[in-house]
Amino acid sequence: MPAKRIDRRVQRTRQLLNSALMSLIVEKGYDSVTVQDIIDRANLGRSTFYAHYQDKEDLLLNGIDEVVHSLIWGGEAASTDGQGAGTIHRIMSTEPIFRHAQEEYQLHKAIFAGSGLEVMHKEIQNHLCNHIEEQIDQLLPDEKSPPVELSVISNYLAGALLTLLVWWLEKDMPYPPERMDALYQELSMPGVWSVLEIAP
Amino acid sequence: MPAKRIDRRVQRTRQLLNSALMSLIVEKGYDSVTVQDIIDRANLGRSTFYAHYQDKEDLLLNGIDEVVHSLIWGGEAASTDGQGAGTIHRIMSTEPIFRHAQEEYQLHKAIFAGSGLEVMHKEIQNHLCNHIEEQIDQLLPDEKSPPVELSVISNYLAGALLTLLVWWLEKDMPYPPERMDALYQELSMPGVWSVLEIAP
DNA sequence: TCGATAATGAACACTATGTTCGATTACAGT
DNA sequence: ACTGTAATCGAACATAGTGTTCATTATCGA
Repeated sequence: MPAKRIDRRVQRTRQLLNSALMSLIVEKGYDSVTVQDIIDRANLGRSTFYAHYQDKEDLLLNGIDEVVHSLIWGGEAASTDGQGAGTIHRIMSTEPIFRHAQEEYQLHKAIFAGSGLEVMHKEIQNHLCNHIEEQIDQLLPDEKSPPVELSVISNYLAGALLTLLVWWLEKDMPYPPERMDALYQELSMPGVWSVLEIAP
Repeated sequence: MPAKRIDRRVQRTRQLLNSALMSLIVEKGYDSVTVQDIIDRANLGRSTFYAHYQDKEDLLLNGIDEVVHSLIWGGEAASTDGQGAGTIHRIMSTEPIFRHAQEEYQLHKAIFAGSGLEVMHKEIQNHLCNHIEEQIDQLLPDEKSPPVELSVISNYLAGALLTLLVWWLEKDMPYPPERMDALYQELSMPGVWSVLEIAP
C-alpha cells in the first residue's frame, strides 16, 4: 500500500469551517446560520464546503463529536472512585458535562435553543446510552437478567440528563455544576436501582 | 356589541387543513410535508392557507393543542384515587398518555421521528410542567419551601416522560401502556420524593 | 336580496440549497 | 526545483420551497 498522502489544506479547511460555524452560532443562533454565512466567514469557496460536508448539520455533528466523546468517556475515571458514605451510588459522573457546558455556555445555549437541539439530541443520546449500558452491565449480577430492556434505562437516564442540562442553560445556570450533578444523581438513581432490583 | 358573525367556511377550512396535514404526516413524515402538499390535499388555495396559519408549524401546534390539553388534564381524575398498598405514590397518571399514543401510534411516531419532535417538545413540556407544578404545590407542606426550584422537578419529570414515550414509539411499543406507566412512576418518583424531602 | 366576508389561484419576489466544471493554486514526494 | 496529483475556487445553474399580492369569484348571515 502506498503511503497516504495527507494534505495540510484539508485539515485547515475543516478547521476553518468548524470555527466559522461555531462563532456564527453564538452570533445568530444555529437556525439562522446559512451555508453562505459559513463560507463567507471562512473565506472558502462554496464547492469546497460541499466537498467536505453534506450540509450544515453534518458539519455541526463532526465538529462536536470529539467533544461529546471526550466528555462522556473522559468522566469515566471519576465515576468509580470517591464514593464516600452518604453519597448516592452513581453510574456515571455528570459533573464534567455540566462544567464543560458552563465553560462555553454561550455556544451551548445557542445550539440548544434552536433546532440544533434536535440534531445534537440523537447524537448525544446515543453516546450516553452506550456508555450507560456498559456501566450497568458491569453492575448486574451475572446470573440474573434485568427485568426490563436495558435501553429503557439508558434512554431514561440520558434523556433526563439532557433535560436538566437544557433547563440549566436556559435559566442561565442558577446552580453550580456540582449541585446539578448531585441533583441529577439524587433524582434519577433511586428509581433506577429500584427498577433494576439491585441494591446499590 | 354586535353579534359575532361566524362563518361556517372558516371552521371547514381549518378542519380540512388540519386533517390534510395529519394524513400527510403519516404518509411522508412531518419534515417532508410542504405547504403545497397540504393545500393540494385539502383542495384549498395557497393564500387561504396563509390567511389562517403562519406556517406548517403553526398549523401543527394548533391542531394538537386540544389533544395535548385533554390528555394531560383529562388524566387528572385518575391521579388521586386508586393508590392501593404497594403502589408507588404518583403525581400524575401517565397511562392515558401512553394509551392515546398507542391508539394512533402511526401519527405519533411520524411526528416524533423528524423535527416535529422539536416543535411538539416545548409545547408538551410546557403543558406538562404547569400541571406537575400544580400537583406538587398541593403536596408540599405549607410551612416549608422546596429545597430546589420547582421548575427543575417539573422539567425533569416532563422530559423523562417524553423520553420514555419516544423510546416506546420508536421500539414499536414493546410493553403495554400500563407497564410503561408503572415503569415511569417507579423510575421517576423515588428520586423526586427524595429531593423534595417529603415522604410520599 | 344584499352587503360583507372568505376563498381563489396565478404571478411574483425572495432565500437558500446543492451541483457542475474548467481554471487555478498548493501540496507531497522525490 | 520539478512534477503529477489533489484541493480549492467561483460563477453559473437547476431546484425547491416560502410567503405575499391582488383582482376575481363564491358563499355566507341576516
